[in-house]
Amino acid sequence: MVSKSLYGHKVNQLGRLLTKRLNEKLTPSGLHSSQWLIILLLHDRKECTQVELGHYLNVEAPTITRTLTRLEEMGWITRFEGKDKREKHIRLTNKVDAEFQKWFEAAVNVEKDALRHIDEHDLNVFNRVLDKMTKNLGDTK
Amino acid sequence: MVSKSLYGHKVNQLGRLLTKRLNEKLTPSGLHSSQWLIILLLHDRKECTQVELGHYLNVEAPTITRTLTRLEEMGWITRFEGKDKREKHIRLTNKVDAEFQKWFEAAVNVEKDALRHIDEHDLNVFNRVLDKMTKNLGDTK
DNA sequence: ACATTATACTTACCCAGGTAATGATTACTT
DNA sequence: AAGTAATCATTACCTGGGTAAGTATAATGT
Repeated sequence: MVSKSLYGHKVNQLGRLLTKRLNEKLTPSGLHSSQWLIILLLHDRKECTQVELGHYLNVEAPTITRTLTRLEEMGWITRFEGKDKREKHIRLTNKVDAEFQKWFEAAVNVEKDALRHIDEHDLNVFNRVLDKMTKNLGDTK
Repeated sequence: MVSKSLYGHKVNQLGRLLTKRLNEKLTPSGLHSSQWLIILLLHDRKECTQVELGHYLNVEAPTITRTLTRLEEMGWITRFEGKDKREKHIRLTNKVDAEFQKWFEAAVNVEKDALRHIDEHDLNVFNRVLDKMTKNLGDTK
């Protein structure tokens, strides 16, 4: 049978489903799940460089650049230079404040929905395995 | 802290890492992980319609169409009509036979690598939670 | 001081997945 | 039998993630 292991497939499928559900709730505001992740991070950190974002999200630099460009065009973030002229510092705009809570609840609800009828012990194991597999594959950054 | 839950992020991250590692091994043959999944399925089923592929992989029709077009251009599959002229039937070409084993081993090795130092019980729980979350999010197709 | 190396970001170009709309064929209804 | 609805595949267009190559600035070595 094909279904003998295929963790890659199953994990990716769940991942797509999670972002799909989140997108359904965010797109009315013109936002996408990846953009939301960046906003969430910036809301916590107040200010970030692009390298920090990429490091945290485990995403390559070009992807960060593109997504930030879109977020900037939409007016959710600003980019400005620091004393190291190579790097760019990112901040949220005030415009975000009015929407943040709504987005946050949407994100929490998707996760709640996904976790229905799963007891805490199993979830802990799930998390542990998730982290271990990620480390095994050399999440070295 | 941001890291309070964010399963969507973590699951997607692991998924990307898995396909990244698989791609590294497949691209020398000009193959990508999603294309490989289709080949693996066709190897088992001998023949499929596009609807069946999409159903099994949980991927929308347009994505299937595009990926199959590429696989056809590369000569790994053939498409032909059945008696229902709406649907197209897919089969692997003989050209695949010479490469299949190599690809299969590459895929198995990536999974083996990911599963290092994870005991069977935890893995079972992981699988159960994975399936449950997928169902919770309405994998209705 | 100058040349070399490293870092941060960007650009161009892949493939993957999603939605919305269209065309063709088949299945249903009455 | 004719008209309507459902199904299958496709096209066009969006975002996301990846690699490879290029540019500008900073850090290092000699």
